[in-house]
Amino acid sequence: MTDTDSSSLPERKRGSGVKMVYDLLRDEILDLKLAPGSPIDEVQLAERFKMSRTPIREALVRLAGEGLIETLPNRSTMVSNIDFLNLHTFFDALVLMYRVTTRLAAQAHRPEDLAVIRGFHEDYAAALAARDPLKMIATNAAFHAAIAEAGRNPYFTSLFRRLLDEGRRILQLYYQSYDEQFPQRFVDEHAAIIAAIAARDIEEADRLGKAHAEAIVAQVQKLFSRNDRLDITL
Amino acid sequence: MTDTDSSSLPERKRGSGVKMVYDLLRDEILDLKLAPGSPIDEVQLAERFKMSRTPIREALVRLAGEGLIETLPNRSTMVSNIDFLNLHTFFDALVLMYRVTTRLAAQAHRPEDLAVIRGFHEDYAAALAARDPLKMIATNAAFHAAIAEAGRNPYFTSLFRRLLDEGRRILQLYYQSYDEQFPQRFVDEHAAIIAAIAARDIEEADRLGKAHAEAIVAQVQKLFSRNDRLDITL
DNA sequence: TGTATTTTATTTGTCGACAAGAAAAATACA
DNA sequence: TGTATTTTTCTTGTCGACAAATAAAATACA
Repeated sequence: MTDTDSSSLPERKRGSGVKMVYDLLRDEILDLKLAPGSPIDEVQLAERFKMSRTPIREALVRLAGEGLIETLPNRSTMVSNIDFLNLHTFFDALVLMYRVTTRLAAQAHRPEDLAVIRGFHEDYAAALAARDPLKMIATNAAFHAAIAEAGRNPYFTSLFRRLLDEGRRILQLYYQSYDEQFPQRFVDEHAAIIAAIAARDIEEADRLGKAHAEAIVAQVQKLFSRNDRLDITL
Repeated sequence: MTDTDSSSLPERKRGSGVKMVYDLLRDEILDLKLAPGSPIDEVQLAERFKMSRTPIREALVRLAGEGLIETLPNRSTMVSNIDFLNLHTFFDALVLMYRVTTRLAAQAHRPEDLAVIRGFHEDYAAALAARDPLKMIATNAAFHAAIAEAGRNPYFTSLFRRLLDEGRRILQLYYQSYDEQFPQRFVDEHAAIIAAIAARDIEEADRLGKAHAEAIVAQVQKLFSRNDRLDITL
């Protein structure tokens, strides 16, 4: 019923296959539908998407370029593991990018950027109200990515996007383990950040971005220290 | 005599082709042997490297992932242009990464890292003495990449490497245009940075990294403002 | 002569097949 | 029974060929 109906649409536009496979695999990895360490089989994917291995491989090369999968030469390829031993490097980079992007947004944003940012802000609040963790994680990332875009520095935005992606995986674990609700507090902090950006108050934006990032990091670290004590393997 | 001798080694190890093409094209792009905007022809490359288009394409996908080439769907693919209108975003990111990586190196380096860093430091000094611009550019980048490695934050090192790559292209233009010598001053600054890292003086390392970066940026900006006045198209 | 339309040519995207490399299984040998 | 060696299986890396999409050339038409 889903895709066994071979009569309907075996036709796909010419260069769209790779993007489709790339986007879907990326989402499945970031939503932990594909667990870290899971093997990735090219022929299996080729059958699933009803296409040859060539475009599959191209999508995999891209994912490998972003560090989402790892390839052992001549052997297997699998979803990248989360490096819990070096989480601090992730947090360091995340906090700095929160600061830099918020700061730049306050400096370089244009009026139309604020509308986009406010849109994701509301999406996040709605996801929180609906207690939909998966959506909260995604809209939170989209909110901060939009702020980064308003800062208009592609080098920072691309690194920040990568960090937010990795963060999505980590937050998934958070919710899978405890089912706590994302604090309402974060919504208020988001609102304050928007206000600072709109007022073009660079130092205040920096300060709020830093505080917000550190609050999130502290919460996640608290979780993982608990996990350490309970000796849960992830 | 070079590679027209088809009897000698038509055999290549199994996964080595892609890496070879990738590395070579990357160097040719960063050394401006392939000018920005140059078209890249898959079949031509396939003939040149005596392999099928498949591994060539994989190398191109990787290069595209790093922004070194750009692909127009169903049409052509070409070497990425340098975005002179937004150079300031490049400089912003470069200065920040200089600071962060130097700071982290002072904090997290191990004794063996210093040996590597000092090695590139001497290579750079030697290239300066030999007045070999291409080597100076490459060893300078290697020197700072080694410092970043000593900081042990893969998120920062990967962004910094990308920035140093882009910087190689820009500095090439610098030398192609003016043939000035890279200031001796930079060697001394490198030595001071090494000393601060070795002493684990984080704030001093940060300060020196920032000053060093801003000196380089100022020099390049001076060049380009001159070019603007002379109305030279690049 | 200038514009619109068809035809050709070139380059990319995709396919199915084959061979190399490594792991797993099977066999030989002590 | 335990270890070393061979065989098999499975997955990846590479190839040559074909088809789609676009650009360039050629032709038709006013």
